Order: sequence, then C-alpha cells, then structure tokens
Amino acid sequence: MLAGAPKFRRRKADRPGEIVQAALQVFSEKGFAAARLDEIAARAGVSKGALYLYFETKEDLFRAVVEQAIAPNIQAVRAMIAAHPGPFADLLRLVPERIAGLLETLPVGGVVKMVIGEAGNFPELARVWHDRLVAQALGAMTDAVAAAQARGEVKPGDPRTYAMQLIAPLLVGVIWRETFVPVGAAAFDVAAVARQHVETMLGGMLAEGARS
Amino acid sequence: MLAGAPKFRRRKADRPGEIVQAALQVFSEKGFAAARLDEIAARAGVSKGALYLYFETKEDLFRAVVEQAIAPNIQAVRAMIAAHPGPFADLLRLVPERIAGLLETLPVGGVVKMVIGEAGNFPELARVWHDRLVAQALGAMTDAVAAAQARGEVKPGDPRTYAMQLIAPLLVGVIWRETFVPVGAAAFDVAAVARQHVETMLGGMLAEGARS
Amino acid sequence: MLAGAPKFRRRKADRPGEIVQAALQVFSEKGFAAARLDEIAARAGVSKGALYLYFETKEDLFRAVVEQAIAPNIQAVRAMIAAHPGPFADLLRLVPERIAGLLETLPVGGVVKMVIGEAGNFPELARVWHDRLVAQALGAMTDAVAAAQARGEVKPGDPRTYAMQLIAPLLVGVIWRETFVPVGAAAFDVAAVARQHVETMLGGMLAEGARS
Amino acid sequence: MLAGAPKFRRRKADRPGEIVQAALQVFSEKGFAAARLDEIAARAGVSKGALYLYFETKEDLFRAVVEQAIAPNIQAVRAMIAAHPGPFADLLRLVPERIAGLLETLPVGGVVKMVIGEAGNFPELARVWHDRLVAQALGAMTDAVAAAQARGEVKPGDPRTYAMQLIAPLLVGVIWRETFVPVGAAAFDVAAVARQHVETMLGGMLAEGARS
DNA sequence: AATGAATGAGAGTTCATTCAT
DNA sequence: GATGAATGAACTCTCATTCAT
Repeated sequence: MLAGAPKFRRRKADRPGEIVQAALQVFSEKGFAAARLDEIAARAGVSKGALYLYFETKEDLFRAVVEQAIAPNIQAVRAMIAAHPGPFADLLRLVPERIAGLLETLPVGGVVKMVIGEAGNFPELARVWHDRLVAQALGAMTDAVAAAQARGEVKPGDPRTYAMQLIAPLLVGVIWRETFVPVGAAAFDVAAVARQHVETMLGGMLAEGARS
Repeated sequence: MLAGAPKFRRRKADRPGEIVQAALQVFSEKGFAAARLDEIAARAGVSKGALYLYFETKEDLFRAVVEQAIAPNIQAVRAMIAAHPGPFADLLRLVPERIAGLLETLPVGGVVKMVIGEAGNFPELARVWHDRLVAQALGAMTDAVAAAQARGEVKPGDPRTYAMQLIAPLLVGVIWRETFVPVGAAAFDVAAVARQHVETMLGGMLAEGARS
Repeated sequence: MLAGAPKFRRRKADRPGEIVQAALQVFSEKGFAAARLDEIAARAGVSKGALYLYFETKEDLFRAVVEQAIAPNIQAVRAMIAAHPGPFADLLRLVPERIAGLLETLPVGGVVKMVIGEAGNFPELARVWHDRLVAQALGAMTDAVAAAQARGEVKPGDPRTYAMQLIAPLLVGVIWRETFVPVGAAAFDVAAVARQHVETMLGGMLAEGARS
Repeated sequence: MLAGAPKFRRRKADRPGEIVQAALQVFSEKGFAAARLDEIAARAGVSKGALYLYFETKEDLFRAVVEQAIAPNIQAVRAMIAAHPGPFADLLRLVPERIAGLLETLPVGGVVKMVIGEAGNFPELARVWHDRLVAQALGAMTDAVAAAQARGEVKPGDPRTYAMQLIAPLLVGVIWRETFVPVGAAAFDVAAVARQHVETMLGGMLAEGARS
C-alpha cells in the first residue's frame, strides 16, 4: 500500500448497513418486541445512541431490515421470470434448484420467520413482502404452468395451486431449519428435496403425450 | 326468586380453560412479547390478578397455551397412524384430506405462527411441538411411504422427503392464511389444495405396476 | 368513633389530587422540562408508575396542574365581579385588598411563574389562563372603571389601562416573592402595597367632584 | 485569486457574540431545560461542537446570556439615576417613559421571562439580576421618592412601595406581551401606559402644596 | 478553529407481578 | 376466590458532551 494510504480510521462508510445486518440477526432470533436495542447496538459495534443517527425509531429500523431483505430476492425472482421458454419439464428442473440455492445463500430463513411471526403486528410489511416478492414469484410460476397447460404439456388443474405445490416443500424446508433443527430435529437438504420434488411433481403434472 | 331455580350465576367451572382460550387468541395475534396480560384478562372476562390464580407467570400461561394446543392434534395424528394398511393410494387419498379438515377446524393456524415466531425465544416449546406432534406425524407418514416402497407400490426415493413433500402444501396453505390473506392476498382452499396435491403426488410416486 | 369505623386503610380517596398537589410544587419550582417525575412521585408518596394510572403523560399532568389551579381563582373573580355597585372609591378600596388576600392564600405565585415561564412551550395553557381568568378579571375591572367614568366619578383615560395599573403592583408583588425573595431580597407586603396603591390611584383617578 | 484580495471569508470576528444572540432567542422562547444546543448552534450558524470552543457547558452559556443581557440595562439605570434633581413631577414624567422606550428597544421581555421562569433552577442568576439591576433601579426610584417626601413634594407613604407602584405596570406590560399577546390577547402600548400611569400616580402622590 | 459522528447517562413510559382488601 | 391499585425493573429514546479528523 502506498504512502498516504488511509491509516487506521473508523470506517463510517457503511454504518447503516452494519446496523441493519446486526438488527436482522437479532430481530430474526427474537422477533420485534423481544429484540433489545442494546443488543443490536452491541452486535453492530456501536453505542445505543448511534442507532438513532440512522433510524428514527425501533420500528423504523425493523422496517428497514425487512424491506432491504426483499431487494436481493427480487433480483432472483426477476431472473427466474426471465427464464427461457423451453419445455415445461426443462424449466421446472431448473427453477426449484435455483430457488433452493438462493434459500441457502441468502439469510432468507430468519426473515421469513420474522415476516410470519410479526405479520399481525406489522401488516404493512407482510403486504410489502407479498406484493413485491411472494406474489411475483408465485405469479410467474402460475403463468408458466398455465402456458404449459395451454401447450398441452401439463394436465388440467388449478395452475396457481400447482405453483404453490411446487414451492411449498422448499419453504417448509427453510422454516424447518429455523424452527426445529435448533432443537435437535434432522434438517432437510433443501436442494435434495427440490430435486426429488420436481421429479415427483413432473410425474404427476405432465400430460401423457408430454412424457420425456 | 324460587328456591332451586337455576341461578343466573357465572359459571366458574372452567376459568383456566377460558383464560387459555383468550390467551391463545392474543398470543397468536401478537406473539409472546407483544401480547399484554391486560388484554388476555379482558378477553377472558376476568381481572388481571385472576390470571395469577391459575398461572405462575406469563411464560407459564404461554406454555400452557402451546402445550394444550397440541392435544387435539395428537388425537388426529394417532387416528391417522392407526389408519388401515390398504394400498398406499387409498391411504394417501384419505390422509391429506383429513389433515386439511383438521387445519380448518382447529385454531392451528395461529399456533403454528406462534411456534414458528417464538421458536427462538422458547426452544423447549418448539421441541415439545416437534417431538410430540410434528415428528410423530412425519414419522407415521414416512413409515407408510417406506412400507409402500417395500411392497413395491412406490418408486424409490427418500421416504422422509416424500412425507414432507406431501404435507408441505397444507402447511403453507395455513401459514398463507395467517400471513398474507389478512393483507389482501387470495386464500388457498386447503381442502382443494389437498385433493389436487394428492393426485399429483400419486402420479409421481406410484410405481408403474401400482397404478390404479 | 364507633366500632366498624374505617381502620387504618390506604387512602386511595384522592390520589389524583395528591399527585396534582405534588406536581404543582415541583413544576412551579423547576418548570416543566426540569421537573422529574421521580420527584413528583416521591413527594406524592407514590411510585413513578402510579402517576400513569391517573395521567397519560407528563404533559397531561402538567396541564391538569395548570388547569385545576384556575378553578379556585375563578370563584374569587366571580365574587369580585358581583361586587356591589356603590361609589367607585368604595369598590376599589374593597377589591385590591380582597385580591391581595387571595394571592397570599392560594398557591398562585408558583402557578403564575409556571404560566409565564412555559407560555412559549404550552401556548394553549397561556390561552386558557388568559381567557378563563386573566381576561375575566381585567374585563370586570375595566367595566367597573368605565361605569364610574360614565357616572362622572373617574377622570377620562383608557379604562383597560386603568384596570391594569390597579392590578399590576399586586402581580409584581407576587412575582417578586417567587423570584427575588428566595435570593435575599426584601419581600413586599402585598396587602400593604394594595392599601397604599389604592389610595394613590384614587387620588389620581377620581374626578374633582367625586372626591370623598 | 489575487493577493490581498478581500477574500470572501466568513467573519469570525464575534462568534461568541453571535452564539449568545442565538442562545438568547432560544432560551427565552423555550426556557433553559427545553432549549436544545442543536437549535442554538443552527441559529448561530455554527456546528454544535463549536459552542464548546467558547462555553464550557450549557449552563455556562445560559449564564453568559443572562449576564450580558444586564449590561445595556445597567447603562440605562445609571443614566436614570444621574437624572437632574428638579421637581419630582418633572423627574417622574421623564423616567417612566424612558423606561418604556428601553423596554421596547431591548429584548428585555424574553430575558425577564427567563429570569422569572428559571429563578428556581438558577438562583444565583436571579440574585445577579436583582443585585445589579432591579435593586439598583428600585433603589434609585426609592431614593428619589424619599427625597421628594423630604422636600414636602410627595405625600407620606412607604417610598419603596411607591417606587414599585410606579414601575409595576411597565413590567406587567412587558410580561403581558411575552405571555398573552402570542395567544391572541390585545397588547398594551407600554409607552401609553407609562404616560397615563405617571399622571395618575402624580395625582395621588403629590402633596397639596406641590400640585403643578 | 471547526466539524459532526459518536457516546452514555438519564429521562419518560410500559407492563408483568404483587398484595391489601 | 377475586379484584385492581400499586409497584419497580427494564425498555426506548433524547441530548449535552466529547474527540478523531
């Protein structure tokens, strides 16, 4: 490093980001009400007062956490929506595994727990999650199923229900990891679940003539 | 007033039960920390002090709520486990619909939300739920799947994963109702989901020779 | 006292009244912002939390203090207004002394200090004091002066200003007692000031023909 | 840029003075405790930290404000004291109007409000105001009255009380302006009050033989 | 000299818990 | 058993003060 390089200096670059990170941890462990600002501040490595330099209230911080946790997932959903329009079986074999990958990468587990647990106290956050993320993803899947049905690839049946059937085990796998694994339950390998589930579902969804 | 007339007197028969009922409502709406004993007492129609005649602490009441919410479900699981050992397809066509019926009858939605949301704060309750209910139900399903595989009725594949695949959409339907329907999302008809899901899964699970 | 008389029992009769009393002391010593609820509670002999059984916020308590301090004075002003319509000199010799008596009886000094000091932060309280008390009293005096002028008893001049001239030394006497006496200044005997002031003012106000 | 050019540079000539000015505004609007250093700094056009370059603490700044607000008034009182020793009536006709002029010129209203409102919390400031300003002025008036009594110009009576009677309406006029005019009350024209009051008081104070 | 991000003690407020009645 | 007024510990939030830059 050259002379004149920034010496040891307090990085104030991404204080808000660090705080949101810490808050995500604590909120998803404890829920909104049981989370203490002391602990969030301590994990972020700042004083309690510093939180108020960036967020007006505890609720404000909570909202920031939940909302910013949507962003990376939206990218993923967009990518999925833009997926190639090949045969339905190909699409299906691709998508759930991709989702499984995301679920293991992003800290989505904790956030899902928070959204479910606090939906009653923060309905507007449940709405944001639904409108911007969940409904988008479910809608994209539904459209793909309906298109495949129109092409005669998929048996009759409610396409939105088909879409939900496809996603549900992945979601349950994540919730399971958050809820029961910490108390000793065996985890589900979400990727493995995805593979087996796609094959099973394909077996039940594909029309006779479309069998690979 | 006449002697022996059935006095219009408040039944104090099942005070604890009424309190647990009220507490179930409030806890499942708000979560543990945000629930206020004032409100529970008000909904139960008793004074705040009266709660302490039956429960030592707020946590104690919460535990009572979560634990007693297991009981009726355990019955259902027992019944399911005892189900007749006919062909797998028959069993499957029976079980999920029965579960769907339970999910709509019992106030299981709110409890599921609570258990998920408070698992971090009350791990022992998550454990109780897992050990006494979830693992039992999943284990029973797993055994049935494995048995059917042994009889050659069901394709190879991880039986525990199959079991989870079968249940997941029902669970997601319930969570969806608790989380997103109140903010305007369209509900899933859990019974209809169950019917479609069983047919789809059967299509993918049954071995060639076992097709009905 | 007969048997069955109430034994030693916690008087919960006038808790709010006792709290307001204590709050009046502390608020008038410290002002609104510097007053601490701890101290108010301590002086009222209750816990800090008990304040919130009767008042929603600190502001709420402050308002209650300032508003209830108006009531007894209003009585006095009413009585003064109803004063007999004899010659102006008789009226005047009566009124200021009566006011002086009130000023020494009621804890009006501290309240006046509060109203002046917090008028900027609680304008609605200044308004209430003005409308319900100060303007009433000043208006009554003004009317009496104007009536005496109409009868030719009092020299020309702005009657509202005359009214204020008459009251001002009493008010200053009270403010002086609150502000400078505690730091060593000699007090003014408000009653003596009232007597001397009335005579002086009468000497300057009465028309030639009305001299006694 | 040219050498010697009058750089467009912020005058840092009288930073302390500007800060005290700003602090005077805020303290007299809000009182000591409710005033925020943020706001004082903002109004002074400096950073919050800069305040501490000139004043050790908030109290220190407050003291500076109250003390420096005395200075200009002291000049006025000195001038009044040095007033010519003509007939009492001439003196009196001169002095109150001069005071009225001062009261409208200097920001004395806000300071008076502060001194009254914070006397309980800062008794030493009340003492400074009393000793250096109020007692001086009152003493000078008292001496003038006593001298006039000795010359037979003024009727018997307590000279200190006479002095207070003379000043009181002016003070009340100023307090009224600070307290009740902002909430809609009609103001008093302090100069007009002074004129009428002097004439009224002279009518009551002058001995028979001294009537002009 | 000057900044303003950061601190932390202290305030108002809430609410599970107690206890005299 | 039953009440509800009362408690006090613990929380969120504020703001005078500090200090690295």
